[in-house]
Amino acid sequence: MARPREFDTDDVLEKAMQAFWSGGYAATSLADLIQAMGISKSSFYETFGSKHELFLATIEHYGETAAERTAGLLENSTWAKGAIAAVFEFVIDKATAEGERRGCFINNCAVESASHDGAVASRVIGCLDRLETAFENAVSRGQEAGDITRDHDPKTLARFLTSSLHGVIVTAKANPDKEKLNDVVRVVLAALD
Amino acid sequence: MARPREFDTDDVLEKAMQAFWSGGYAATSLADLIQAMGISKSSFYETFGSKHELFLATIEHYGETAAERTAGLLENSTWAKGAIAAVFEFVIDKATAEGERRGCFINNCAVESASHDGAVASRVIGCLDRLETAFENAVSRGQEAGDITRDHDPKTLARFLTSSLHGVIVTAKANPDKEKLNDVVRVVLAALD
DNA sequence: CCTATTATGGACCATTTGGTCCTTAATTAA
DNA sequence: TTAATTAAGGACCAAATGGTCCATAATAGG
Repeated sequence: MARPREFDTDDVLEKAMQAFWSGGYAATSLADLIQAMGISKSSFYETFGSKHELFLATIEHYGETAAERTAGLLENSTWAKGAIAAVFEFVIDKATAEGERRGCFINNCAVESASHDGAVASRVIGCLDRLETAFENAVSRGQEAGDITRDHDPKTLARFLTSSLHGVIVTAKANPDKEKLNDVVRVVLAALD
Repeated sequence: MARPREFDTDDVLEKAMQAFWSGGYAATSLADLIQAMGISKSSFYETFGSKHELFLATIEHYGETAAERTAGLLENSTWAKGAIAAVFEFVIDKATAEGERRGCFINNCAVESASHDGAVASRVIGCLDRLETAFENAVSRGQEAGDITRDHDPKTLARFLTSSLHGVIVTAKANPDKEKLNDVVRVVLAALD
């Protein structure tokens, strides 16, 4: 019935997210975005409306892909406590790897925008609640397996773990010192014993 | 010998820091800055050189004032463990108060700029190391008092506490839910027992 | 094949960006 | 009082900002 799009929406959304992830919202210009996405300005506005709407869409995209992947990892593991440890190890590995250290997209969004942009905040909260739920699920299974302390209930420990993950990510952004990060994670995981 | 300045450098530096604290580096324009600082553009460039140099100066200013104040609180306390708890309580109170929730200036700088701006990173690290040292000092005293576990050495626990503080701050930025934050801090402090 | 519909490229726009520069004002040592 | 020196106001600038618009290209249904 009409000319079809020459690009895949999810595909360019992923590229836009990568651009925001690297540069943050304010510092990523429209020129940066359309170059990263590989589409023209008119296609951009036609498809996404505005820079801000695109930003919101990338956060939702993150929730449907990366956040869901991590949550799945925690929920489908056979050894819950090992899966929790693996998530922290993964974060340390990425944070101390060569090249760009971009931290976590959601973490960046929370710090840069959540407090003065309600639309961002609600989407960020959505992603974080999903992660918290996955942690809670894993903690429950760990407690049943006798692996994880019953000194705190699963929700409390899940909140602690989500917060600790933020802590590790910010610590790594300031200073990607593996020794420091390992120290932190050692205490975090010991708190589960 | 010449016309004296009509403003106090530290005074306008403090105001500039507040502006960056509220808006972040990229999103705070020169117009925003000179308005907040109450000086003219020429005085601005004469005194601070550029937006970027001013930014670095505000981080150093933070280190000499706010960071030093918190460190002193930890180091001059009679009850080390209580002082540690008080720092976390203070952060939660500020994060859940009415009005602007700006988080921690150093935390914001770390997330927005540290990974792609070495000059920012080194100054941020300086502030964080100061805090870590203060925590380490407090932990040592707590261990001597029999208040704090000896399962981990003071440096390890200090790193854990510094990271946990980051975690609480980011968690609060995304969602200033006091219940959640209290859960997190309860586990953090329990890890010291 | 043609027409209705949608995608694309790129010209265009007002505003804002960080930054320079020159003139004028204020101050103090001589 | 004057000369030297520095502060401040604000005009000015090129470049970049987010965003609009229109002419053209491509496609599918009739």
